[in-house]
Amino acid sequence: MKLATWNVNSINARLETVLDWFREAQPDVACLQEIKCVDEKFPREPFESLGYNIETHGQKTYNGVALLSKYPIEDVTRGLPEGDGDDHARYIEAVIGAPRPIRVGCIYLPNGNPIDTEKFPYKLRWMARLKAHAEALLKLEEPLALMGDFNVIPEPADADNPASWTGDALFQPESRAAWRALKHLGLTDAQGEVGAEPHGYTFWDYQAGAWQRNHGIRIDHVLLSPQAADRLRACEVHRYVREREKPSDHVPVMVTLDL
DNA sequence: ATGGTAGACCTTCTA
Repeated sequence: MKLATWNVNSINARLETVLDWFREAQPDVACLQEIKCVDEKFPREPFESLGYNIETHGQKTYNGVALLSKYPIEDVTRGLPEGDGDDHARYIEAVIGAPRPIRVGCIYLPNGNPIDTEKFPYKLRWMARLKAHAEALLKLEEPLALMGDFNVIPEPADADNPASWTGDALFQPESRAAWRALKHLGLTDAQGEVGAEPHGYTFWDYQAGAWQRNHGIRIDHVLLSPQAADRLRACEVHRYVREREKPSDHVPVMVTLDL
């Protein structure tokens, strides 16, 4: 079974590009971030025609996440626990009714820039909530994948020019420490396990020719519970999608699990 | 050199 994550930067602006990739890559489950529309404006029909069930957690203009699956989508929840006052649509979770079910959390973690504003503590609070929730989910001892745009560069090797990210929320010591704390609960970073490119970049800014100069960073991640990690067979970054017409600034990351 | 681009949407915010 193939599970993918992709920050599409507007599902409606990206529709043809995303559909092309779905037809080629044939993910069984896809987590999309930054759909940038309310639920009613998600283009359901073309994905349903490809055989997907769809659950969205949308928002006007910003953020928004979606779960698409060729298998039934069950027990859907929207938003992380303890979210009083948090009106950003950044998390949707469900159990995928595959032959062997897997719980999937689709994550669009706050960017957090600039760090001297309220946005950075919001990012860190969100990460603390995610950690608490992951801790609860791991107690279930089930196959679990937490995947999405984490907006964290885990290590210097995950950036083409790490020094240029000094002072950026994506590479702050606090952000990286929170990422490590999440992993240390017992989650496996899929790209580090079996990926041909353990530090392969997943994002290149639109500005200043970042793609042409390969000024990339690795910020889209797949974290697996032990029960899922034991069944990990492959992890690939679909870098080629970045050079197409009207690309997202992120590319898909796809894992193959023996479920 | 504090630039540059993209998307939603209405003038600027977010990334």
